[in-house]
Amino acid sequence: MSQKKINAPKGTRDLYPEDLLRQQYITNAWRDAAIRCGFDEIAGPTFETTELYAVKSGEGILGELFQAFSGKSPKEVERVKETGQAEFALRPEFTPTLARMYAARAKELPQPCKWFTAGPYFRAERPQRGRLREFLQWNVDAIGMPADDNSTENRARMDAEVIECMVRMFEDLGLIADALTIKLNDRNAMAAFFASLGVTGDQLEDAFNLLDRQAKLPTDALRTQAQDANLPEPFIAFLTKADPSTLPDLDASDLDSVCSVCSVVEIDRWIARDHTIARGLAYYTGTVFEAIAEGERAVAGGGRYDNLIELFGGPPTPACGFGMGDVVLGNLLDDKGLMPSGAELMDAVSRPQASIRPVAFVVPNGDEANEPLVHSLVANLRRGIESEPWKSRDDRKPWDSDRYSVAPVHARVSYKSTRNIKKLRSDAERQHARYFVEIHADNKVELTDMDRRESLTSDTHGSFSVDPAAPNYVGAAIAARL
RNA sequence: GUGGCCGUAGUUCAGUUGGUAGAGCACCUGGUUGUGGUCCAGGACGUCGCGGGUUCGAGUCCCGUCGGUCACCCCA
Repeated sequence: MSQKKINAPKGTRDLYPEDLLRQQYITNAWRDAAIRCGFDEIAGPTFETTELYAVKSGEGILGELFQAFSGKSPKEVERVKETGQAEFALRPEFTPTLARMYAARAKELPQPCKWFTAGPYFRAERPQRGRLREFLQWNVDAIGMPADDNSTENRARMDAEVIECMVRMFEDLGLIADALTIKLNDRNAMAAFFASLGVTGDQLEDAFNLLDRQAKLPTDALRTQAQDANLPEPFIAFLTKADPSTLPDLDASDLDSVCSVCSVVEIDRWIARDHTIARGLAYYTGTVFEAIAEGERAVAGGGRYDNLIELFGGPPTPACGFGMGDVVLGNLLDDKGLMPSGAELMDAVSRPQASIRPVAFVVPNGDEANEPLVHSLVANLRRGIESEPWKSRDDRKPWDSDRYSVAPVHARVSYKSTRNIKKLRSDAERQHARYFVEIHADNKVELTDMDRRESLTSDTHGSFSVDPAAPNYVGAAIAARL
């Protein structure tokens, strides 16, 4: 008797040993970058009540949910038959779960709360290149503000932090700024601009929707759809103009702030403003961004969603974050020859992960002027220093074991507004940091071993340097002690 | 939901105006060789996705169906 052959469900993947290693190569990079940037890993259920997704999503999203129910009671089965709605749904995205989890403990959580998660998600779509029905997604979010102060500076800082995390991950995988661009826009500024063109509040969603598809739709189709939505003529004129990427009369001060923080942590080469980036989602409020690679669809996307925590029953809390899928990223690595195989893949996946425990906790001592140094030093610690032999080799690969002369480490900063060094030290203590790094006014660095409670610096002004090129670079000193 | 392309050995594929099937790799056996590398000889392996139709005859043409893939729609 021959048995009927049963295929794997459409849009799923069977991962044989090497396939799984390839996937782990990606998820390791995700975890590693997020940990180094000071995000804590969380996890939620892979299915939720269907209601959770109905809170903020329209019918469009509900149509592509994989639904689930226990089938235990005939009553329940009957209700599913009648309404077509099951009690549960396999999660299509993480954000509602995140908002739910944050709202449940909002009062006791630190500000800001930096979380990441990586796991499977499900969408009942027709599979195509870069899109499956089951896939992994990395979500990185920063919820709340330093000192609970929702200022432009703080918003820009947190926006830049999540973007920096994404860039550190790309760098780790050997991607470079030429291969990938992170396009930035500000929905507030766009909304204000649209209003000046006569777009009313309830037309805003349609306007963003059309902006999002501006590059894909032909001009006449754009015009027709805009007219159908009763959008004003000045808006249509803007929308159908050849290149809306360059437009005047836009309040770009928020984006300016984000860009200036990005340049401090040296990721400015990766970012570019693009006024056609809107993101499909209605819940974004300010900064939105998308990582786009030549020849592939968007690799990642995210933005600021300042109203969402409230919507899920938490206190009003600003937040921003992004999601990235493993399928498109894998395609991209394959395209660029950046996916190892065989022994190299095994070695790469076997390499130890970044320390969950913060290795370096960097604070300024006194002078306000050296605060930017804190952020550039932290960025350098998180990035590591690539070795000269590796850099000079033509056939170098990102996974080579001799890539770094100073390995990237888990580095944190304090989000407290205080300049009191004792309070900053106790913040480091509370976060269980291993080394306490003080930057003094003369750019010298003092280093303290928190476990042994002893200074590693003889000179009171610090024996170490913030300069990665210096022989007494503090990052090298820390790496040597690990 | 709509459309294009594809479905032949374990795998990647070839198969010419329709005449009942091949190659590389992998696998098994033996040999050569001072590596686990190279080479040689031999071997096993297919209801040509499935069902129907046209034909003396279908892997090849037609219809249907299932599966895969790419694109559109949509994009959380």
